[in-house]
Amino acid sequence: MLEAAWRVARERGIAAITLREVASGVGMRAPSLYEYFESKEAIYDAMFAEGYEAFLKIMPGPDDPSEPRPRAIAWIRRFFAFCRADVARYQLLFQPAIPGFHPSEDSMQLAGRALTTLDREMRAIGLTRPAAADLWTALVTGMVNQQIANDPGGDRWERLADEAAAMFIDHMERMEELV
Amino acid sequence: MLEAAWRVARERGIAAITLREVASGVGMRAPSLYEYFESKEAIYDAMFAEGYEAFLKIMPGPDDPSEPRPRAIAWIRRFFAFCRADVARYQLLFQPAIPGFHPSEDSMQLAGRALTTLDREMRAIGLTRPAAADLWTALVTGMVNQQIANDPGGDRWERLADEAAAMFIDHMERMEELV
DNA sequence: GTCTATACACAGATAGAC
DNA sequence: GTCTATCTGTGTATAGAC
Repeated sequence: MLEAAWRVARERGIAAITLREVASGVGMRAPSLYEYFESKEAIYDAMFAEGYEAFLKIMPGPDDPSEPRPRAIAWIRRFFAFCRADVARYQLLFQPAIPGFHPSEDSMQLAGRALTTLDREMRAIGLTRPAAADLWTALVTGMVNQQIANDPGGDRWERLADEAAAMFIDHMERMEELV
Repeated sequence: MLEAAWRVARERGIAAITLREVASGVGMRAPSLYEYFESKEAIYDAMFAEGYEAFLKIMPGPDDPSEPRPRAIAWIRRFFAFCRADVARYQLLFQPAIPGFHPSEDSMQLAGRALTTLDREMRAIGLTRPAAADLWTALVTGMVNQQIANDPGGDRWERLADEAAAMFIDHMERMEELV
């Protein structure tokens, strides 16, 4: 059911999902979907939650390098891979792609967990300023954004990912020394 | 005419413009708009061109500081101001906010001029690697993006703008020395 | 549970009178 | 040039038969 919705999203774009098409993807008619979801919004919400669950799984963990620089590089590479593996999912999670869509409380909580995990991660690599996480998210999403928007089939920004991560770590470590 | 379209865009969101509402904004009915524009797409296109013309005007120039660091800081501040002054315009120019909208050749040329100007600017402050402009656009749009999406009324990212610009310049200058 | 039929609301665009 | 009336299409959602 959600599987069919993702298929449509990937083919037509996340904002172009229609109930008719999702239903036809599972051999049904549109009204039958209301047995499983209260509304179209509820479908988006379930997809949003599913997306964040997948996202939480690819956050840095014990298997990653422990030194800040290689750890950040490993992480930005995986983030690129995650976003590019499913652009529709990327748009749903990280872009205001669906006018008027607001995730439910439950889903927002899931998204919040990603942020607290990120904060903990920053402290784990020795970055104590709150600015660290904010600057990092801006840099990383900016890189992926440019890549997907302006060079969807290439690697114009992806090949700069390591450099971006290194720039960030070098800068933040220098700032820490001043504290 | 375009003025009315911008008004609607600011009120309802750039993607939610309707011909009826634009028309009513100038005391007309929807069909009359076709005397001035071939289609709704043509209206978006004209707005897009107008937006980029305004954008070109705020790019760095002779009145800005000439030293790389303060010059980059002045520029990122002005970019924030430009985007936040009109979020609808920001979305039209820098975000894939309107599904299926593709600017005309003429408008794309205007957008291209912004990029060549940026390249020249990078060389003017001593950055010769092509990566410089790409990393800069990613960083700057990422910052604005996070600000508008996650803290529209605050300054959580805007207050980090100077630091981001400094981080970028410091990093790029160090890279130049290695060439 | 799934269907057909349909309500309802919008949108962009066109025809043709004035 | 501007209008009214309308076409055509698309979408979400509901009623009620099976």
